[in-house]
Amino acid sequence: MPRAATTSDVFNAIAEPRRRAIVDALVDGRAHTVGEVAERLRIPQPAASKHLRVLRSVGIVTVSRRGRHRLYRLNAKELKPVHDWVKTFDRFWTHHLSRVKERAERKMTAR
Amino acid sequence: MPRAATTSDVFNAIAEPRRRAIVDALVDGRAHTVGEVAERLRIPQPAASKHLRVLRSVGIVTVSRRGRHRLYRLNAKELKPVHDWVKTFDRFWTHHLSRVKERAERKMTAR
DNA sequence: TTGACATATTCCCATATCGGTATATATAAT
DNA sequence: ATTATATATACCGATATGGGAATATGTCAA
Repeated sequence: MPRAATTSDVFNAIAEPRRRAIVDALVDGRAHTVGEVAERLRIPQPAASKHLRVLRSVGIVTVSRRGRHRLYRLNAKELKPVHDWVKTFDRFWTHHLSRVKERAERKMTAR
Repeated sequence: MPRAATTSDVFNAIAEPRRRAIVDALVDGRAHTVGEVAERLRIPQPAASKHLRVLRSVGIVTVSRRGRHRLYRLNAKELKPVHDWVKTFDRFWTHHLSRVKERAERKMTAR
């Protein structure tokens, strides 16, 4: 069986580079139309719609209507699980720990 | 065309839950055999081998041989790009939101 | 050498995924 | 009402994916 659906798993949803680009494009916190996103990423409108749909299905973006436009907004809180997971490894590239502390941490996580 | 290959993109490699579980299992920094990983995740040996191969191809794990065993070790540095990317959004949940923004967000997610 | 053990690889199958194109839906404008 | 605009959806084709089962490879032990 394939992996968990992109439409239900945040990690999977952001595995697609264009979707990360969309998230990046929405980081200003403002609402953006599908057309704006499509133009910004230089992808056809249906592609933008589809990617936005995936992001919406996992809650990373929210939609509202205004006239014939759909306004998409970033809902970055949904990325927290990703942050939480990857943060458990940041000590591997952060060198602020003394050697003693390092060993202690290793011991702790070794359980 | 499908998304970028799991074997070349870190985001994609960790989009698979079992592979994240493997990474979690290796966080103690010690070397683990394929058999240990397979047993820990309760998956067949070939599955463990295959997932480890993917993780290896993107550099998240490294291998060494000892006797008839292969020792896999976490190389967590390769997760830094993920951390760096998602960190650009952490202000959305670590910063205290103003009351106005909070209301706005509640409204949006209430839809 | 033979046999046991550890791991990797191959083959097959079912399915999800993405891009493209065409079309449907909805709303605004004339 | 008709037309233009904005977005979503449906369909299709090519391909990657992950699981299972069988097998290959490699290494140690007797």
